[in-house]
Amino acid sequence: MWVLHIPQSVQQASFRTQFYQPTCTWRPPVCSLTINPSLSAAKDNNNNQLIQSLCRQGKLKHALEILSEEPNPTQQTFELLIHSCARHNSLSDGLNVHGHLVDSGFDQDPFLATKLINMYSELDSIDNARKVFEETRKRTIYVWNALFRALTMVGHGEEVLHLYSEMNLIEVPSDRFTYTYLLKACVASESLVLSLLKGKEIHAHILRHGYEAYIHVMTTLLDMYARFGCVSYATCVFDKMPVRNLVSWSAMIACYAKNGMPVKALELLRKMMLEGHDSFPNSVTMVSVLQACAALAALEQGKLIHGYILRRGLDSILPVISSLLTMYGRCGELALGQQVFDQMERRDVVSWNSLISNYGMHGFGKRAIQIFEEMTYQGVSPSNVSFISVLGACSHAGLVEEGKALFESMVRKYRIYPSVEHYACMVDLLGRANRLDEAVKVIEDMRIEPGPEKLKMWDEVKRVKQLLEARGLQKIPGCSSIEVRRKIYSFVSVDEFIPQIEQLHALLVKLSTEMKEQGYVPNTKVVLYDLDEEEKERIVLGHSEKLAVAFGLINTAKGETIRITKNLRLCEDCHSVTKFVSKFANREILVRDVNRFHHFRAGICSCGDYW
DNA sequence: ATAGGGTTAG
Repeated sequence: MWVLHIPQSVQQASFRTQFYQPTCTWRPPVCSLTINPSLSAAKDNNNNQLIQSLCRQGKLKHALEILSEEPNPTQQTFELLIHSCARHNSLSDGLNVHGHLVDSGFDQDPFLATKLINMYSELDSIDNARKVFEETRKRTIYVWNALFRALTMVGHGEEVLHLYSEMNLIEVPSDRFTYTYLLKACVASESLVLSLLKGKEIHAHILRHGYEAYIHVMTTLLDMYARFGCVSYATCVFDKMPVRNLVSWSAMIACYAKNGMPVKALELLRKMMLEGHDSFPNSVTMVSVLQACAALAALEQGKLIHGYILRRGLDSILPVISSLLTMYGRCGELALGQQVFDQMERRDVVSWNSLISNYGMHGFGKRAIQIFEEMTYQGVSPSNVSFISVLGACSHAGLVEEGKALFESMVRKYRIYPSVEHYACMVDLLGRANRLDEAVKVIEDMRIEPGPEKLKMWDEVKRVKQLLEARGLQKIPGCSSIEVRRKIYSFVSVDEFIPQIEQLHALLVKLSTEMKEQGYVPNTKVVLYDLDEEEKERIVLGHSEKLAVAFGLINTAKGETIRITKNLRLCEDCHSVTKFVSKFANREILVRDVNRFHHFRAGICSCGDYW
């Protein structure tokens, strides 16, 4: 049982600073650099000081005017100018300053070359960043690292790994920053399997050179394994960390939350609060924790987290609120989600998307479209995810024409080009409505523009996993979960160690008999084994969802809503039995299947038997 | 000589 409470001792714990000492005394040799003495001798004159001061005041244009009259700008002047160009997001000014650098011979200064690479990276001009690197003759580790970072940020992981081997050939030693960029490069690399191998190789380099004592390096390593879905490797790294801080705890919690292990995520949060000393969960931690609650439909847990967020004053942070909104939605509490949304002081496109997807998931397609329109009316431009949410909503509600119109408006009105997911939504929408010809046409018309894939990492992991499962012809066992008094109980139909199993079976048999008297015929077509009808009926009656419903009936108070989550789609038999139970036992039953919500009340389901 | 890393929403 994992009830969350914050112990007094944790609340009052004082902040202590921990320093990390590497276990190995080996250090990369310092690369000595010499700058043209005539350049370094240049003294800050009045003009230089004026330029620097203008840069600090954000008056870039004025600074540039003076620069053009100054024959001897100093290193510090250039540093401030470069920084200023990046801050003003002005590539043309950046190129201009770069030109002055070349004129005055400062472009070969590795310090300024590093700054230039960072500037171009911030200005989204990777080609210029690369060019600076290529033209710099004295490449210190800072110069290498700057390019690695820039390339990683735009998803050119393979290029980083390639350059890394070049760097090793000419025997430039890596430092702790190099390793963090390399690990990120593996994640940003195109080939998943190959880069996992590469990541393990870099892990070995890290150990060999004694960098396992650096918390930044180890946290990045943990995160890399997490993003590859290698939870056990990530756990291993986490367990071996000599000291942990807020970020490493958060990274590990995120790992569990993102890899389908929400219970582990919540357990680790509890452990963090008890043993984490000065590591208080922050907004980033909360986002992952809320995802875990959402995955489990653990409403009571989620409410406790909500309380914690309020107490810690994290309730103005947009990512926190958006995940809170989603958590309520995925726990079946549409109204609470709406309330959270209504109370937000500012909203961004993600907050709107969360609300749209909440309504969509519950089958309120029209409402979802309304919210979408309200969003655009209020001047918030929809993102590609807005369309995934609203098209999904149309699909769940069977709103074919509306969906087609929205899909069409995507490119025409908003210049957003549909991705695989958008096409999948359309195929789903048309397919469900039995308009197969049109669905086929959508597939034929597909023209996918390759976009930056870094962002889609988790989807990719999921896809690969599904692929592997399909290859191994493994059927995913149906699993249903229910939260009773802040404890999560999970049911798998083949599990023999289910609590109160006899009681549950007895109740189900009784319900089934009762239903048969009222004309119910068990629907056994999901059983794909050659068995006699009676045996098939027995199997269907043992479906995990029915077990969870029965468990809920026995263990919750009369009139209390029963909330269930299921990892697969609902089967038709479970659907009709749950409808019956909602009427017979006079209970509201909320079931979230892999796609959407079913809200059973008085013998009727919110999906209108269309799912 | 100087400089720069890690965890986050739909």
